[in-house]
Amino acid sequence: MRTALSMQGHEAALLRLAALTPLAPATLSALSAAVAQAQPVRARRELLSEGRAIEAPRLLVRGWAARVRQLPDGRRQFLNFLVPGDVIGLSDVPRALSTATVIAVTDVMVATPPEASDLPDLAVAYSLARALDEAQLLAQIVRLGRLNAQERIADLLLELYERLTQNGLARGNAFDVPLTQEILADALGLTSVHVNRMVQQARRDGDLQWKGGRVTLTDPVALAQKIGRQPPRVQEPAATM
Amino acid sequence: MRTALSMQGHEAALLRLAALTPLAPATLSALSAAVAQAQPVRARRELLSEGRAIEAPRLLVRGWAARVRQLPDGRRQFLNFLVPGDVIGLSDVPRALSTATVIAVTDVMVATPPEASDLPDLAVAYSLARALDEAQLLAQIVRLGRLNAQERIADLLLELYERLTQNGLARGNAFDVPLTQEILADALGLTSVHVNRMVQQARRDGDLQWKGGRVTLTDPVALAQKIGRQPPRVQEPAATM
DNA sequence: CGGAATTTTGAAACCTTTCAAATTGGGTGG
DNA sequence: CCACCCAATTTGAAAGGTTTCAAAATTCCG
Repeated sequence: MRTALSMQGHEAALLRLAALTPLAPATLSALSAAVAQAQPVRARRELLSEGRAIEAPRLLVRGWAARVRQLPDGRRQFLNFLVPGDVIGLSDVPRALSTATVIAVTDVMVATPPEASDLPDLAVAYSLARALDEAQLLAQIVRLGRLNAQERIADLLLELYERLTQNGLARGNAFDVPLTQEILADALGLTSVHVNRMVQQARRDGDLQWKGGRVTLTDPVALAQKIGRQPPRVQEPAATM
Repeated sequence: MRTALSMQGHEAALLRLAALTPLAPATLSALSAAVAQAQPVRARRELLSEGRAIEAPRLLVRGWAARVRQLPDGRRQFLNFLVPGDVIGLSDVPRALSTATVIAVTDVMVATPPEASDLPDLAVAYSLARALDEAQLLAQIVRLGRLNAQERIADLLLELYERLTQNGLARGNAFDVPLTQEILADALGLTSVHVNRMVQQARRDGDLQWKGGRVTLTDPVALAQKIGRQPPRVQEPAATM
């Protein structure tokens, strides 16, 4: 019998997938079984390598990961961050190659999720996960292309806040963000120096607190309004008969 | 009987899809039949609206389109460009909503492509199309996040060159680019003024010619090398035998 | 041919980067 | 529990790339 603590750590991934679409008991138990087999991977290790074959999808159970691309001259760009409940390497292409490297940002736990072939509800969940992932990529493009430094930071934090809230990893308006300002800079197309200055300004503006890897948004709704952010919607709610 | 000219216009889309994966004669004729029914849509019209339901996928047969997002304050960001052979609104999410607006950049012809359910090869083609589309989004993120203005322009033009070459719309190193510098700016996260200056510089550097909507790359290979570009690969080549 | 859209030019302002160096924070060993 | 070290954050000043605001020149199209 697992402890309450380890249960909680694993719950996030299940919570997230179940939030996407209603899951049958059989599906949930298949997922639980998979999650129970999760393996640890150290921070900085690669979970997937750009240009290499994608073996099987992995479910991120605990910790943070990220998709990254490295340029020949050393510049790097984080494409998006992955949090518990996110699935890595979902692809229906035969002999698919990874189009980006996925690295563990923190120590993580990853599991091999069940095949969706016999679980229609899980297939839907995977579809939705992919669609949301794509929507987040579009949001990232807009961030980099049309938002200034302050807006980029606020917008990304809001996205993370929304995602972590969904899987129960935010408490109130606070959540852990295990990212250095340098990683943040490489995600936001800025330098770490400038990220630092802009985070300080956000603090001065009273928009947030950020200490020891934990962020508290003063007023997420007001902040979203301030920068004109709207959360992604990929599916019409089911008709209520 | 169609004229050679109109044939050529329609061939691009078929050529592109067939380039993704080998297509059976039955699939090709289903596609041809669909393409023959293509409907015209005027430039600037929306083919898909952000937040609205996706009815059915559309195959872009002729002309250019683009995915766009508009910010509340009027700023806009082009997410990617669509050329003949690209499929719009591929999604396996039930009751899917569009996550971006798709507009016709030029006058276009769009068709309703065949369902993939009975044509396994077409299903593979669609998968590959989606995977390539995603790879292009990742490339766009890197462009905006880590390339400077000159590199962004060169990189995007190279991507378009590669794509148009694939479907037979490039002749030699030249191809039509029906984009104003303002649209280009909104795709590259720049201002049209700066795009203008940087295009002029690229001309002075001898990297390209650009007159009347037609671009000629002096030396695509050298240019790709110069900016460290590598084309996306989403699939391992099939084993020989 | 005329008018609108697009491209081009100039100068100044602005946001972000660069380059160092100082400071703080967290983790480890004594 | 303190000393020490490395990573991460913070600060300053100057340089740089990009934007802004106008206005002129050019091209496109009916």
